Amino acid sequence: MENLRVTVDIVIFTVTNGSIQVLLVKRGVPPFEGQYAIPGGFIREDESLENVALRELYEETGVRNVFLEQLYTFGDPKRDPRGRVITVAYYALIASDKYSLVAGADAAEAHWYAANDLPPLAFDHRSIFDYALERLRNKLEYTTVGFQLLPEKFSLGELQAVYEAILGRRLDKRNFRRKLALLGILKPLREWQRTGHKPAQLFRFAARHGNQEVDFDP
Amino acid sequence: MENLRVTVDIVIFTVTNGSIQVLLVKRGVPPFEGQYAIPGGFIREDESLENVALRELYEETGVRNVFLEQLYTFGDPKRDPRGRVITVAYYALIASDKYSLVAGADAAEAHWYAANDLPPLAFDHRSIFDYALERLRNKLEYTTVGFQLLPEKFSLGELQAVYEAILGRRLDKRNFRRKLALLGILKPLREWQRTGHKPAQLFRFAARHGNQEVDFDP
DNA sequence: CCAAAAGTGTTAGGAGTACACCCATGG
DNA sequence: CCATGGGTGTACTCCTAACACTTTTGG
Repeated sequence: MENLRVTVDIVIFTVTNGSIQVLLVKRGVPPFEGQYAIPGGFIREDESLENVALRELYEETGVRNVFLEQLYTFGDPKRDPRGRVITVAYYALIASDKYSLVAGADAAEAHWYAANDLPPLAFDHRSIFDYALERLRNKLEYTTVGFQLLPEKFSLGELQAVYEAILGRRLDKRNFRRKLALLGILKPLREWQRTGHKPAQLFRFAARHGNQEVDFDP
Repeated sequence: MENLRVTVDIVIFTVTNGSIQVLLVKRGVPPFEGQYAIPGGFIREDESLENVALRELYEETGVRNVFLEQLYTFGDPKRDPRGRVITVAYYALIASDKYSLVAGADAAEAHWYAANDLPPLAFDHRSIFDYALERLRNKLEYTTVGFQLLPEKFSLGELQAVYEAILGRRLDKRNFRRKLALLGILKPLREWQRTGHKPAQLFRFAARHGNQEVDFDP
């Protein structure tokens, strides 16, 4: 087929101060000029889809080695007014201490926006975002992706805050901690965090079998 | 990017005689001439991805209105020796009483093969199949997709056989039935199946809210 | 009468949920 | 001394899993 293009778009999540945030760029050209969009780019010859996502991610945030997973492919013929553009959507999780937004990378400024109060998005990016958040919520329940959003050393309170931010509801502290203890994936450190109150013990994530990174990659 | 093409491939499952089967076509042209492959086709202008899948499905099996779900997009630059071909993979479930293979549709014969004894597959189709089966197994546990593989009226024994065929292990009859009763999604009929042994009562699937068809479709 | 599948309850263990108080620190 | 988050145990419910015998039919 002629006139067919393929892009890779990425929903990039982080959690700061108990609030889940998404990286958006302001479009500088039509269509949807001036509106916000999920970062993305066209694929290059001989570049894998995941690589496009990693490249975009690096260009926007300067971050490598993050959790990245393919989400869904959006191919409605009318999703882009310029013509037939299929997008393979990914989502990524980056730890709050790792990113540093790269200014002017794509001639577009990238900024974080609270996921529960997003501005209107270009194209079908709202659908993509909604699906990404849904997927993240589901994955949180039966995998350990949540740890990808934390620094290497963290307190149980910080961990719980990440879960609560993503799920959008409060969790019971005792039940949360018991479940973690049962999973046996936390390594307690001989370090304590001084925060102005009772110091919190720090932990490190210690997965049994390396299933915390890319989930499926044929 | 030039020279980029997008195909839609479909893993089509059915269950017959307690055995899960996949539809394969024998390739008549290089590359991989003479080898087996998952059915698929190039997308047309102004045709949604799902529509391509539905069209292929209809051409191969003469079936419409089946369960169809997008699986994953495979985009490795070397997956097709002819050039850059990205494939959006779908999987479909069709009831054992519905299909009738259409002969010579694509100048290629389509036949069913037992999923646990597939011949070598062309391209990366083995990966696609593996992922489809994994997804189907997972979905079986927390959705009602299994009913898509049965005729409208079925016995509990037939239903259990479908589950066992997909999961690849035996299930406990009493636990299986209790769980179904608890779900409350089966409508018992005043009909019994005569099979040479004690007759089995027939049931009909009666979902509460129509979530048994397409799972996500933005 | 025999082979084959249908049908049917109970018990034990594990996971999830609800719930309240004392502790250690910085200011 | 007080405000703030850290840290801890118990009881109930529900789901899961293990497990065996009787019934009905066709041949």
